[in-house]
Amino acid sequence: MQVATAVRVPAPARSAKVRPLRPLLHEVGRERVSCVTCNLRRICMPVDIVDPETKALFASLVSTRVRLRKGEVLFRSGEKFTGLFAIRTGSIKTVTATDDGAEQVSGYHLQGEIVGVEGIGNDVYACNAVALEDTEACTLPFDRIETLAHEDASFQRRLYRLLSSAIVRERTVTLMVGSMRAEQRLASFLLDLSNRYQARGYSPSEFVLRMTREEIGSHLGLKLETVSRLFSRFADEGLILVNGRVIRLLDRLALSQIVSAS
Amino acid sequence: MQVATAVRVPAPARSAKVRPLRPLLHEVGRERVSCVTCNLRRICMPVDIVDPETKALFASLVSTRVRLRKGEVLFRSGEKFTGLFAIRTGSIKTVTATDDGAEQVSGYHLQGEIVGVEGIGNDVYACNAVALEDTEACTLPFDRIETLAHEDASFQRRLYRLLSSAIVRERTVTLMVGSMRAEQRLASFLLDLSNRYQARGYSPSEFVLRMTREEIGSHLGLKLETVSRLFSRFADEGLILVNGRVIRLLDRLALSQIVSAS
DNA sequence: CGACTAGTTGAGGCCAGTCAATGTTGGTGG
DNA sequence: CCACCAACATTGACTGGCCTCAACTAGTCG
Repeated sequence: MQVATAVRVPAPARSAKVRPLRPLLHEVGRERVSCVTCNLRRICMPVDIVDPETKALFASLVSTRVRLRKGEVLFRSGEKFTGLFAIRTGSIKTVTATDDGAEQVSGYHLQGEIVGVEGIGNDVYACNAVALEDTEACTLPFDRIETLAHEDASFQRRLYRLLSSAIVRERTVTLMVGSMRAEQRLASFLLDLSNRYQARGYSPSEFVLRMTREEIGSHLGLKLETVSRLFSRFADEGLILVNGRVIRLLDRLALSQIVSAS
Repeated sequence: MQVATAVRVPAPARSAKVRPLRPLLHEVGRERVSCVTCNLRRICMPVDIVDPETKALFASLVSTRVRLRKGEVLFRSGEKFTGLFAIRTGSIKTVTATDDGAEQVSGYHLQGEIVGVEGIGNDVYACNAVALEDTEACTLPFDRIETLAHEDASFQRRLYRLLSSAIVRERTVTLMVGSMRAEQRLASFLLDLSNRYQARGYSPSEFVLRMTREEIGSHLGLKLETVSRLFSRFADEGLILVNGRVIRLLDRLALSQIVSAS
């Protein structure tokens, strides 16, 4: 209910000058920002940028960075599409709503991931993107993306891949929600997170969930009580350790067996 | 179970020369094929192609057409991505499978729609596309799409739109499957079909389902018995008329109220 | 005709939702 | 520092919607 509208008021002292259009976003001032030197490059924009020409192009891709506090909104559904955002630190949930008022957490995005892709062709964003913790994101203005894509074929490919991967990912979620039992969905969710943390160089067996039980449930098509019960049951069965939002996976094999069971 | 593997043997007399790589597909021989003169253009490729230069480009977009009989496969998951397909007549279901053997009908595509988009960035198709009836599809080889997109900005935009719309559509399905009750899902499915048929100039209130109850159920995350029961119940309540796969919507307002209920 | 597929309908069971009580945590102000 | 409150989380009891199993019908094809 209050998920999408939970825009906490930013600390007033933090930023003196408040922009009229995006009062909630704090631009990270003069800080030098470039994909070329970014250490998330291999996850975020895995294009070969040794070529000096490409390098020059890439240097102009990111204009500014934006800083969000927990609960603040990066973009809203229906807002004019201005570009993509790459998460540098922190994490973001995307919330999709229907006309009927139904609302669902459609995505949980970590460091190095790019959000906003569903807005590319339609001129408007199609979901709300909300910071789950203090988060920094690079802005990738769409005109620059277009230019770069037009001038560099490998980047163009990368952009296509970004979009089609999003389709495949959505489809996987649909399949999971549509054909799996609750325990399978949660196990699948945990293993997916584990893989993504591992790909980022973090421990695949211990991580902190940035979402509430209710948000996880919404994402998986379950109720919060069901999520809570399943965490407890997995813990009882020795598959995981649960300490609030800190999760340790003890038996990933067993979890994957649950996913593929019957 | 037999959904994806139900490749009926094509009539042997129909096509004398059998291609080695795609023995199941019948190319439509010398027939003149061009987007420029196609009467599905406004649905399929709504770009302005009055400009003579664009016209020339478009003339080269579609190379051949392919003819499928009911049950034949247009492309398979894992197969190398060669391009997109535009459905000229007939209809196609896309079936997505997980590693665990779980399988789900992920899409139901009508005349004028384009399938294969999820393969664009990944070099392989990510689902099986199966003809639900005798179907003709235009092949849009990816190299030509790339060329055209590079040379014509409005087509590039159209391509982005195609991809992002697919994301949004998938997300809608996820939301439906994840947060709606069975009757809401079926009502939503029927209304969606109604709208799409209307957009194609067909009756929005009477159409023929090309999928079995089981396939519909799979698409909506339900069992076939549930789908059947709901059809009967909607019919009892005077909302629809059911005669096998022929559906007539009697009260679309009531159906949309079911969708948005609670 | 027999075999098969698709669809309908009924009976019963189970998984997950609902409602409710209680515990835990983190932030705020006195 | 502690009391207090709100948000988050856990657990129990119960309900109900959908699944499962099963029987039966209708249509199709060889």
